[in-house]
Amino acid sequence: MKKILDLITEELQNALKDCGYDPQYGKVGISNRPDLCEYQCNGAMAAAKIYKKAPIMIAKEITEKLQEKEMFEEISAVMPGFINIKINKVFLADYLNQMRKGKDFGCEKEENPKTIIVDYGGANVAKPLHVGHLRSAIIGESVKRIMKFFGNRVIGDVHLGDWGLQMGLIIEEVKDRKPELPYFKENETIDFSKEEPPFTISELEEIYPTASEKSKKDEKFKERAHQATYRLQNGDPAYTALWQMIMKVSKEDLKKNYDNLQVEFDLWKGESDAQPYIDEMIEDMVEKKIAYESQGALVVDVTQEEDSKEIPPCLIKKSDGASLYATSDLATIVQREQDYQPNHYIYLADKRQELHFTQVFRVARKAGLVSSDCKMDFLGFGTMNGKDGKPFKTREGGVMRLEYLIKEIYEAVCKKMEENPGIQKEHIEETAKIIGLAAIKYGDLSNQASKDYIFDIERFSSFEGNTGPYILYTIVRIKSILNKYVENGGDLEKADKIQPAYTKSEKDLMLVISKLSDVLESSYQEIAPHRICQYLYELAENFNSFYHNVVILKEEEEEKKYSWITLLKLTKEVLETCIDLLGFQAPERM
RNA sequence: GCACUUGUAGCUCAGUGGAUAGAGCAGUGGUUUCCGGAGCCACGUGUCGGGGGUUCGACUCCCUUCAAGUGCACCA
Repeated sequence: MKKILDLITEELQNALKDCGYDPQYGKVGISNRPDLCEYQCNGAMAAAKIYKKAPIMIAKEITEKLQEKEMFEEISAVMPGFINIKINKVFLADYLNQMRKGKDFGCEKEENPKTIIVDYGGANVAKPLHVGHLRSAIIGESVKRIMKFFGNRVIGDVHLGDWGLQMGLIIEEVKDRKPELPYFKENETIDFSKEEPPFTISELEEIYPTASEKSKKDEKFKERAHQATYRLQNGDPAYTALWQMIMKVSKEDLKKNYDNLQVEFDLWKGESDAQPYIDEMIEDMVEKKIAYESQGALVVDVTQEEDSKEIPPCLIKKSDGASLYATSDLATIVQREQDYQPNHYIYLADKRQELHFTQVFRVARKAGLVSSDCKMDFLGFGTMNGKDGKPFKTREGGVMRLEYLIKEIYEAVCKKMEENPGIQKEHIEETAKIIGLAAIKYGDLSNQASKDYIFDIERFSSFEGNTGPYILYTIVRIKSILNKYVENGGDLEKADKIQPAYTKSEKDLMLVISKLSDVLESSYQEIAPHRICQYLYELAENFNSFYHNVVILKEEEEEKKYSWITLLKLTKEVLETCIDLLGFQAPERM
């Protein structure tokens, strides 16, 4: 189904063609002067120069041509050469009725669906998730859903940090605490797969920071950790078995935490999975003479002619022979190419990592790891700051664990709900969780991803203004009206046709609904969830305004009542679709 | 030092080269015999960091300057 702006644009383009002008000047946009019109076309002013005519003359020619068109309620030329358009109510109602019948409201899907890898999450094994992981998870999840909505095959990968020195540190610390474990016995031949994990997640989370501290003071311990890492990375069976225990315990916990955030990954791969590909990849790069030795290390040049800044070479092997961050990311690309042949990679990470990804992408292309038409995007997001504008911390100044942050939001929501005397206590816990999640996600996603933003629990969890809870409130309110309609013997099936708008606020609401596919498409193309947030607020606001203008359930004229109920259903479905793309849902009551 | 990003109302943020730059919060006032008042309606606020330029037209593009933040090979 065509977008409404395209339908109007087509009419303008035909008129331009008929008058002998280039149709490219017919592009129609949403009006930025809603007091004057609903849509506008500014092409006459651009065309004036080419055709050496006053813009108003061209605009008048076009509008005269279109006076009789049923699509327009009003189309006029205004100085200096704007074309102002108001759309016909019948046409608009008809458009909405078509939207209702089409799948996903008639949004057109990708003609050639792509395979897209979304790399987000970025959790580290044996370390708890903290606030720094929040944005990657939230934005990544939304991006993944948006890409999927447009018909692509999307694979979300958490890409765990599971392979560095941290592993050696943990292993040695466990050894100090429990030397009797079979993993530390020489020449042990038992079957490790029957063993139970020798630690709980809370122990594990305490083991790593302890070991990390220890290694800073104790050189011997540090050396042992390096050796343990080396043994692990070279396939020692006992250490590998212990590493698998760490992975098992840690992954279970991470899954639980991501579940709470309603963030789901298709793949739980990690850096360790890329290791088998490294040697061959590097050999190949050396053979192709892309990689060369510099100061004892192996590097790849990534400078390009058109660069305004100098990009340092990408380091793929340290002088001691060990691999690095970039090596692991490149080998992961080799693996992904082998398994999925993606057309598009999207990485979500802190924007400070931009240089790293620029280097990785360039090496990947230069070495031919990916095909030349493969898209590679890095979506760098800004820092989450506290009210003081500085990076978010606990009251004590430490790094805030994600669990605690979610708990704080949850408590803030609970408090607000308890203040409301009409609340049903029995559902308060479950509902507060749903609202809290909406508050966090909407609060985050309504900002442009690339910018730093201020995380304000009070503001995000407020039920007033441009917030997640306000959006949910609107949906719940519609649900409540529809329920009451059914309770009073109304038939939802009979409400099946939207009539031309009876009131101004009704038409405004319909106009907002009609631009859904435009909004979703631009948020898809720009990879910009915040556009959906803006749209949600506009839609909710217009609905509430409409709601206050008419009394729906007491309406006696049947056709009108059915039309309004249908409009309610459509509004609700559009709102729900949008919040689903952001990664949260609405409760039944709140 | 070099480079990148950001700078819009008191605060938090939107703003595909178009008309009078918009929302929310905070403030003031109004609004409920009626479907959820956690709502709705109304009122005020701006050197779009500064200065140049391109353009019929610039918050938007280019240059310059100021301020803040970030990054610049053997961490991930």
